[in-house]
Amino acid sequence: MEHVTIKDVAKKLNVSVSTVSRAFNDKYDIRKETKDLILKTAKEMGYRPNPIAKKLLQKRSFNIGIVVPEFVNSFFPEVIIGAQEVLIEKGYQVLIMQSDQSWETERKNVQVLVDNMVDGLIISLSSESKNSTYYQKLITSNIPIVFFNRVVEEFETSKVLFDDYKWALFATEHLIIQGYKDIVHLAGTKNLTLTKNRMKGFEAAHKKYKQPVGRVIHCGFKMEAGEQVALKMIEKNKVPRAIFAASDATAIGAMHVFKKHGLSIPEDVAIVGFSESRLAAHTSPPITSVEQPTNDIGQTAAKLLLEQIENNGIFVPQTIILNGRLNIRESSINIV
Amino acid sequence: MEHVTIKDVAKKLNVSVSTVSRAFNDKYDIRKETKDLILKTAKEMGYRPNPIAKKLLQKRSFNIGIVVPEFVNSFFPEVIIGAQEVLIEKGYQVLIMQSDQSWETERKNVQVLVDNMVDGLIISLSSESKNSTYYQKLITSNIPIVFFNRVVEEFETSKVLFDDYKWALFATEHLIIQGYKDIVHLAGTKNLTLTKNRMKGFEAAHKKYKQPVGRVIHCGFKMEAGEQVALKMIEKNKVPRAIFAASDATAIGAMHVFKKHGLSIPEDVAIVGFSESRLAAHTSPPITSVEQPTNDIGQTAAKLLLEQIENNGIFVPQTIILNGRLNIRESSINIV
DNA sequence: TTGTATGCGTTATCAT
DNA sequence: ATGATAACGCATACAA
Repeated sequence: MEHVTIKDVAKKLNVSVSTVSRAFNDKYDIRKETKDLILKTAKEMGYRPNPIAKKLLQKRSFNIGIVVPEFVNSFFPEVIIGAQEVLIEKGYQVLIMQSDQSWETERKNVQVLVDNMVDGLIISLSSESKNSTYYQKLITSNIPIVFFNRVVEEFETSKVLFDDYKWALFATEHLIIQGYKDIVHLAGTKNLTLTKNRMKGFEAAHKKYKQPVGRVIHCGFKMEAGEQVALKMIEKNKVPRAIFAASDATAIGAMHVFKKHGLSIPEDVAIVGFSESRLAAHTSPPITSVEQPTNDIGQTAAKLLLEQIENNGIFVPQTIILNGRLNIRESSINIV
Repeated sequence: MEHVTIKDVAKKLNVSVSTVSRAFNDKYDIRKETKDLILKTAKEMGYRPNPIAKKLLQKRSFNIGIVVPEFVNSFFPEVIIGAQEVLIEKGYQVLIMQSDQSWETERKNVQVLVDNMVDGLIISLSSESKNSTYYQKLITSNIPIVFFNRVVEEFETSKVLFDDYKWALFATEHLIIQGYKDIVHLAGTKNLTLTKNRMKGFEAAHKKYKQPVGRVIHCGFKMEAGEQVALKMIEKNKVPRAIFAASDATAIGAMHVFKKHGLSIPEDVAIVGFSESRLAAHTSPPITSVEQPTNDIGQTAAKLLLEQIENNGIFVPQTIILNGRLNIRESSINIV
């Protein structure tokens, strides 16, 4: 029951292994009839070229590795699907690994993929600081990498980004225009650039309208965190008039707790979320939220990567910033 | 900038490649000093044994492949994380692929993993019928596979399952006991065994209490489907007193539409979901839902797989059925 | 304890 | 158009 190899096929047909190999690789001269015969009997015998051997020889696998910090929320899965769409189209297969938010795991994951000789990598970082010398080495060793979402500015690679500053500004502006004064920002994990940019946007909106800048509370991206923060606000009797959350999950969590304690959305607390987890539209009331083009992020990252792979070394690192959308829904509309 | 190989290290130290190899593989006799020296300089030179070459030789990769039909909902990601926990512990790395609900993609995915010489596979099927001869071949060729969640009974492999019948029965029973009469079941994708089992449980509960069996509507697992069904019910003025949905997503979708049209949950329509998407507890009102032990499913599948891998061929296929829980929340409690 | 030589399954170069 | 053979990087049986 062992694997059928090129030799078995060659022996069976009394030809050399090179002939069989040629039958499977169009680029060489081979008589049509022999080729057909070989292909036919190879199929009968259940022969499939062993990609491991091929990799060893050619250092090329037609596999692409994607590494993400987590995938319990739908953001990363959606990006991955986008990437997969263009990669599969071009004959590449996609190997996915998730780092469980840990930079040690992330590093191991990346190394496994490199060891497996993927032709390129698409990565969103678990931590922007911890692996950076490791990545620097990888980048100078010329393996194609495209970063997205969570990146390190300094890396000389292509990147796909979202304008967190702009959209945080828009989202906050929307709340201000609706007439809300006491706005609190539930910010994401502290050391991420995207968190800082969303905070800056939050701030800028206030300044634009000459308002005192609202409080910022760091609570990460999890639903439970949103719940805890809301609970604390209620206990301390410090419930703000409006909340701009850095993720839909925290927004939903907070909203849930507020409602449980008898507060109405948006009559008592207005809420705006971020990242559009496909859920925002389905809560009650539906939550206003910044939508990121997840699928497009994946597709763009994949295209940039393929460009680099195909131009084999000669390429200019590009940073593409994609556009989003503010979906305005009931949770933030000032009915008064 | 090319890869450092065993030869480079050997040359540098004026030893043979086999000595270097031995230094990296404990099982052979080698003088402690030479070993230490080799390991040290190898590290300095940035040498890492090439796993591709190793695979070619040993047909063993310490990689495990996991293939799931989708991962936008949190069910499969949570299972994967569970599996990963035990696999990484044992020194295995996990390669993930998602089939996008398509059996063609699934087949390609599995083949890529097999080609990459994974030591074993953990699979949840996209379709229970389409690839079955393919899998039969794979199974008889002795590659360790564990199926979970969506399986084919006949396959002679280990399986990890959930007792869908039992828990659908419990969930329906709960609604009946609460006094609800006109109960509709939003069933999942038609050709899946788990769908059939949940339907049977739904039926059995009615029979147990000598009630006429409620309607069954097939609508898959997506939130949008739940919304559409609910909308149709409202339009046709056929809104039931209670709904037992085969997924939390459809339950949430339906609930959202009902509420939008002025119906109260559970006063007008009671709702019970299935699969506990970590969301059920955070909607308003929170949704009663059958919780599957996702993490445990993953862990168990991984353990069964490792058992089989380590016992190299000699093993008895086991089917493990894990227990769930019915989380009763506001959406189904009869307040009257 | 260490070195030599072979093979894992391919592709590519050089003959024929 | 086809065959022989050398690599790819490594582990191991055998020799020294």
